[in-house]
Amino acid sequence: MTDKRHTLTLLPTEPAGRAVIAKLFRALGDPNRLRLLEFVLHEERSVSDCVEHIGLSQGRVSTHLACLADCGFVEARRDGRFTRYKVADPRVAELVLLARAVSADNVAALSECMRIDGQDQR
Amino acid sequence: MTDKRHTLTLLPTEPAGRAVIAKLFRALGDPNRLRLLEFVLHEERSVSDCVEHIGLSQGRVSTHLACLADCGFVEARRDGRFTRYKVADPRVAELVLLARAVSADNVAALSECMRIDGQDQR
DNA sequence: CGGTACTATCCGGATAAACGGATACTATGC
DNA sequence: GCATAGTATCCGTTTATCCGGATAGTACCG
Repeated sequence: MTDKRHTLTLLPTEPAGRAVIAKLFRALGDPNRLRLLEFVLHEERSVSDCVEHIGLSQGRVSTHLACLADCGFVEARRDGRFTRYKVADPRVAELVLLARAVSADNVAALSECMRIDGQDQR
Repeated sequence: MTDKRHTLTLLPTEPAGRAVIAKLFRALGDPNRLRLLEFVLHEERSVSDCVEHIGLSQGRVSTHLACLADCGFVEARRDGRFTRYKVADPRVAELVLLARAVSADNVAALSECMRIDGQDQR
C-alpha cells in the first residue's frame, strides 16, 4: 500500500539498482552512440553501414553498438557475415526525445556548464 | 500533424545540439546525482542536508547540485546562508522512471556490461 | 583447405569525471 | 568590524571513457 501521492520513489533502494540506471544513462551520454541509435532506429543496419555513416573506426563502432545492445536499446541479428542492428525498445526514443525537450529549454546553461566537461563548446 | 510514423528524427542535425543532449544524459549518469535528484524531488533541501544524506564531501555535493541546476533539473533558491534545491522540471522524474523501467528488463546484460565501466559490480 | 569480408576484442595513449581537502566567497549575528 | 555558518570554487590525484590501430574470431566462397 504504498502511498502514491508522494512516493514516486524514483530509484530502487539497493545501490546496485541505482548503479545500473546510471549506467544506462551513461550509455546515452555519448554523442556518437546517440547518432548510432538514430541511425538504427527504423532500419536494420550492419556494422559497416554504421562505420560509413559516423566515420569512427570499425572497432569503436562495434563496441558502441554492443554497448547499446547490452542496455537493451538495440538488438543484434546475425545475418551471414553481417551483424545487423536495430532499435529494439521504443522507450529509448522516448528517452531521447524527452531529454531533447528538456535540453531545448536549457541550452544556454547547459552549454556553458563546465562541470560536466571542460571543453569550450560555443 | 507531422507524420509521426517514421519521421521521428531523434536528434537535432547540428552536432552542438547532440552534444548538449549527451551532456544531459551524462548528468543523469552518476549514481550520486541520481540520489540527490530523488532527495530533492518533493522537498527543498539545503546543501548540508544533502551532504548528510549522501555522505560525500560538501564541495562535491555542491558541485553535483550545481550541475543538476545547469541541466534545468533542479532549481536553487538562496535563503539566508542556505541554498535550497528542489526539482524544478517534472520531466526529470519521467526520464528516471523510464530508464528504470528499461533497466529492469535488462539488469542481467547491463550489470555484466563491462563496456561502460570495468568495475566488477555483481 | 586458403582467401576474403565482416565483426569483435585487445592494447596503449589521451581526455574527461569524480573525489576529498583546502580555500575563497556570502550572509548572519555579536 | 570580527567570528561563524553555510556554500562555492580550486587543485591534485585516481578512475573511467573514448579512441585508433592491431589482432583475433566467424562466415562465406572457390
